[in-house]
Amino acid sequence: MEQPIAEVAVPRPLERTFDYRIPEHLSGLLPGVRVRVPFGRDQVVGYVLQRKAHSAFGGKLQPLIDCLDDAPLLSPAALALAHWMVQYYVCPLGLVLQAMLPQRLHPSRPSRNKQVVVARPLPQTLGAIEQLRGVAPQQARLLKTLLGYDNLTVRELLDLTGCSYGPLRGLLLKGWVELQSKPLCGVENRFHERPKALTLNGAQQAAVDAITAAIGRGEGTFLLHGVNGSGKTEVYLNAVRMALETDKMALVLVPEISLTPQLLSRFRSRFGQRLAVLHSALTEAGRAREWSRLCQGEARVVLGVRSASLVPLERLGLIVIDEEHEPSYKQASPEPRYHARTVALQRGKLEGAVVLLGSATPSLETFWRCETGQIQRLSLPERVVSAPAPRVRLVDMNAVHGWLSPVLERALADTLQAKKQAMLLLNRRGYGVAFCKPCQHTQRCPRCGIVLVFHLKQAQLRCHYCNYVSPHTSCERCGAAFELIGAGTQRVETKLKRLFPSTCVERMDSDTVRRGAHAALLERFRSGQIELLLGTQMIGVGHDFPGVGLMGIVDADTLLSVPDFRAAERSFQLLAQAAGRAGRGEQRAEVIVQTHHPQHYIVQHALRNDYEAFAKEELAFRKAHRYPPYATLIRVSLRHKNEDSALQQALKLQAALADVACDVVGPSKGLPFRWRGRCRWELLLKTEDPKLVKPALLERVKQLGLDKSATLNVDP
DNA sequence: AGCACGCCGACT
DNA sequence: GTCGGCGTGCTC
Repeated sequence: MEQPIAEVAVPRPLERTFDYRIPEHLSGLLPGVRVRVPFGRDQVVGYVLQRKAHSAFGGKLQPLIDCLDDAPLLSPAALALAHWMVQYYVCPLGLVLQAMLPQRLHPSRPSRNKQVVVARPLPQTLGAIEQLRGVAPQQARLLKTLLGYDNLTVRELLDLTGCSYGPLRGLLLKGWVELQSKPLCGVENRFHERPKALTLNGAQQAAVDAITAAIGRGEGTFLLHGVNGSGKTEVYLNAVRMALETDKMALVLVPEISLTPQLLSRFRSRFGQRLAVLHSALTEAGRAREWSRLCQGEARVVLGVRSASLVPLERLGLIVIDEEHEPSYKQASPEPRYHARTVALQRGKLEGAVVLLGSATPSLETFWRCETGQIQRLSLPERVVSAPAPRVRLVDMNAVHGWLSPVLERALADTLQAKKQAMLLLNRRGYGVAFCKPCQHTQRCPRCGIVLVFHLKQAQLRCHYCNYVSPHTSCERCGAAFELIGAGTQRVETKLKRLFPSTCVERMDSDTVRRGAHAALLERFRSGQIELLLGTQMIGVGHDFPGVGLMGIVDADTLLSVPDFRAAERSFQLLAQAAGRAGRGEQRAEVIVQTHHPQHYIVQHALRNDYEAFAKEELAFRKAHRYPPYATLIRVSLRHKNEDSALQQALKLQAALADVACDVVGPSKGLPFRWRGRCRWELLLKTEDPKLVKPALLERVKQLGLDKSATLNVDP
């Protein structure tokens, strides 16, 4: 064997790669395959980077154990992307490769038969819905939902409608629906919404034409700027089709699949078996099945969440990022930390793929790229569904006692009376904040210094940052009974249920929603079962709920006061999306924003829906303070069991960075300050020359022996 | 990251 | 006399 040695990256936070002897029976081993190798005392799955004739390693080489793949999973392009990520995000190659590839492959699981619910022929069913409306509303809703989808399992149907089995049994007994046993090869047949024929309007067609031309050239980056309901999805579908027609693959990223069942079903009905779906709720076997469909060339389109941005694909022609401004595209932990939008833009360059970003309220990074000519903007000005723009009202809370203004209360009553739905956005969970009137003391988390929030159900004070629970049930300083001030979702819920006793009020925040239940709750709201939905930003202000007559922002100030340089951007996005929501038919929707700062530029720009004015003003701020997109931020956390040691390490590193061309801000206490028994001190580096600063930083960290305690976080 | 080796305090 | 703390160093 001419090159009997394989260089392997292992999935450990290590810079170095390791050489292994290739045993005789694996002499055909190719770079890009996964191999099982001995590593220390255990075995790990590593990734073959290249073959070589000699190793620089002094010791005795171990042989690799076996090979997991017949063909390489990592193309040269995928390896190039991985190497770029290693440099850009300053993280180990093995961890990047681990994130790009599945942990398993070869599912070859026989498709099992599953019970699916089937509605009787359409005309009869439509009649039945009419018949049932009023007498059995739950049964009517079940039937209505069934009409929208193909191949729903019983579980899925009940989840979607929020019904129990009772109403379904009623329908079965009446013979309106029946259960059939069908082979469901997992995900690919599910949520198969019936296709509707659609023609493109002028702006949509112009966008598709521009993208098509770019796909032909093999380069181009676009922003599809259009409000909700302006038909972005139809442009995506057509752009993907054009990519397929030129024999290329397409990658479509969404913030969270479970929250966009309509988008998923439209892609399914358009691309059928050519679509692979990758999201975080998939089992390892399900993921392997989608992967093998991709490897075998059956699937040509990938619809997925953040992690799908890393999937290696041959002949990638188009990457779509829907709602590109969404923070869920950023992976904070575990390593590799990355931003799917940044990765996608780089992939576009490396692989000759067109990148299409879609949003109603683009991120400032994207807006800036448009301004500087790196991205071409395609606007979709009109709503496809014609509905009047909502009426927006601002309530100055300085003149109001309590958290609920008479204006909002009145509007809620009127909306519910008119049998329309209402949404309330409130960004604070829990009940309220513990304030002691006698000694003017507000209880704070001893670890994080953050104000503690009272939770009614457990009757305890909790830190929303680190989950610390306070042992105190009265003022920790003077022992007096504290007063609960401010409004959290629990308090607002209590009050609303008292004000509107006959209304179905639901609260949606991370305290009430267990993982994966978002979609079901939102579907119940969409179907009208819930009349008043109260929640934190997870209620998905951007989604289209046509039955909503009133959208209330209970406290715009809590959005603005978040200590993060992106807080203003996030606030604008939430307010603008709320103000941009459509009504139904001729009905005008209403938006009410309560704030103590009605003249704040974010509030003013959002309510006028003046994205450009907001973006320009905010960019000036970012430039003045050296924030992205003008500078790169690198946050360095130093963790140590001993608080003072962590601080000393931070100071030592700061001193060592004195000659590096960057601003070093801090050290400051990290949040949460204590995590797994370790304290965190942080440095914030601001630089216009990240290519120079990153290697220098890494070198100093190693020099000072801080590898174990330091974590680097490159933004974005 | 794991996991070993290795050198100093409280216990059968 | 041992058990066990976590500080340094290695994994081809």
